[in-house]
Amino acid sequence: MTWPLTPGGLIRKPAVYRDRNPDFTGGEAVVFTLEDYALLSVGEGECYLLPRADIPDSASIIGYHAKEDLKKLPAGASVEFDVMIAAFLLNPLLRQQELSALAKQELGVSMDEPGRRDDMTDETARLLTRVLWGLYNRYRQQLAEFPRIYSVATDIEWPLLPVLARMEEYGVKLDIDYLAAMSRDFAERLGDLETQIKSQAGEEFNINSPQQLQTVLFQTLQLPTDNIKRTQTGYSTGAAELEKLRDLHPIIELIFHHRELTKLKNTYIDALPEQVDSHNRLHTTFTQTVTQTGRLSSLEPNLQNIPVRSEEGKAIRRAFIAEEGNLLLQADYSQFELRLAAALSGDQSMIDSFNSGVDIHTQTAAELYGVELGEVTKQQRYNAKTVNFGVMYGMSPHGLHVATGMSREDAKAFIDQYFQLRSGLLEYLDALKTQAKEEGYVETWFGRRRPMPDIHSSNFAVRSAAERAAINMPIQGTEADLMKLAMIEADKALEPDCRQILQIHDSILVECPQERAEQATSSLKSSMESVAPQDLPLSLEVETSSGKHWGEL
DNA sequence: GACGAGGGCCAC
DNA sequence: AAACGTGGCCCTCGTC
Ligand SMILES: Nc1nc2c(ncn2[C@H]2C[C@H](O)[C@@H](COP(=O)(O)OP(=O)(O)OP(=O)(O)O)O2)c(=O)[nH]1
Ligand SMILES: [Mn+2]
Ligand SMILES: [Mn+2]
Repeated sequence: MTWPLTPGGLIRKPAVYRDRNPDFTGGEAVVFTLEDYALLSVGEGECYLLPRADIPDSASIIGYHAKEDLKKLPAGASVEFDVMIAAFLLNPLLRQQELSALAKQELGVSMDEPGRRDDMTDETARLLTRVLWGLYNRYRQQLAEFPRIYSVATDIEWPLLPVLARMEEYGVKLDIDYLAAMSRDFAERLGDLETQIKSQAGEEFNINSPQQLQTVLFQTLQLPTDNIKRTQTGYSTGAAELEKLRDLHPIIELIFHHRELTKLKNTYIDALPEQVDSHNRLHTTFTQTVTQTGRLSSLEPNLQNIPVRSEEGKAIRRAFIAEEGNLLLQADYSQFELRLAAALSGDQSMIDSFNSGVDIHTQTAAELYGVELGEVTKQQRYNAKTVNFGVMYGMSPHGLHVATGMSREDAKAFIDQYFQLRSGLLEYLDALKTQAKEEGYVETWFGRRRPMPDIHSSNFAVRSAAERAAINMPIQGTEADLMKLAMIEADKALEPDCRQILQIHDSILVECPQERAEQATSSLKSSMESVAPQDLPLSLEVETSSGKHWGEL
């Protein structure tokens, strides 16, 4: 039996060997790991089923979802080619990235039970061998037509795989006793809030149900609905709408507080301890094939959205601790996307600001709140961040009004002035829209692409959203590329027993022995600053901090 | 009990 | 008339 796996020809039925090992001491090979053994295929004509440990650590994997293979194979293995990531880089719009879906689409081969990694019959082994070699050959050819995308794969994504695999395995330690105490405290305060809210409402209802809350606010309490945004189900009870009612009824303040506490308790305080291992460590999964810009995402649990901006929320970060004798280090790029926007656009005003040491977030905050630069609070700088990025990426005067509370007129004037002051930035963003329209895609500094089909939509709202996405991607995506390179560098540079444990888009969290903290901080910072392309008109700056727990960083 | 949609909100 | 972008997770509610 032969199956047509490549357009060019047919591939022989591979032989399956179970009781002997191949003459393989390292190099490239198709690998597919199972629970306690692995499929190894050095050439397309044959494959071996052997104990995982028999795969040499100098193996360079050609596989699907190779990060999982790396976790199961001897340390030292690397990745030659990952067909899942290749497929994603070639087409990030792909909804289905399962091996079976790729096999169907690219090779016309149907794999019955997608994702099943147990029960390896000879037939399954042959199928996997054919499909993996087939996809490898297909995607290698396709990537060869787009050398810049190929280089993103070989220089960024594949070297990152072993780094991510180790980060996920190592995990981060959680102080579950601290969170348990916090949970009791929150439960008590929530009880009080519920009592007060229901007494204000004069009736029993579920505060967590936007539908019921809406009835209480706009029917029972007769609060005015002018200016309140409609949803499919009626009136919105989102924060922006409640804000308009804040002065009209004391229940609003209570609802805000209740929302904040339930959010923190349900999403973090109670949920995280349920997910620790026997050493009280949390292990996230970092995805490389989800975001349309090239950022990582983190899931189960998401450790990239741990609260920090509110004091109440930041207390949760104190639960992320270093092991006895260790310290946590954090390094975060300063004003990262603003710097990248300046560099990519060549806007002279922004470049001058950075080269003279201005902190644009702080500057915007001082302007927004009418205070001196030295008097800007953390909270004010956070708000300024939202304003700076919001305006850069297309926020409307109305949106700025909602975000800041300034009048629509002031908001419009602010936006006009923002771009008047930064005309080079405006031209660059405009050129990105043109590029998206003419080429159908936009790309990062390193050549990572995002197709933009909606840029041609006849629907104004859809088209406008695509334009805003198009101006964001090259900047956010370049941030993502640089961060990944920094992680690869840091992995090489960090001292023994110093481990990266989390990546949070433009920052890296490291756990290391106390006595190596200073050295490691310096290595981490240089790694991150070193990835800047050579001829940048400004430098990348990195802020570092260290402590026994995340809350003090 | 699982699933998806909707509303909402945490982070960068 | 409406207009920051990128994510993931929570709850409710209806359905299967
Ligand atoms: N579009 C958009 N991007 C954001 C927003 N918040 C953060 N980002 C992006 C741009 C930032 O440069 C990047 C990293 O976030 P940070 O919180 O570290 O902010 P940034 O580096 O700008 O300032 P920093 O000097 O670190 O305080 O994430 C936002 O509200 N909208
Ligand atoms: Mn930053
Ligand atoms: Mn950051």
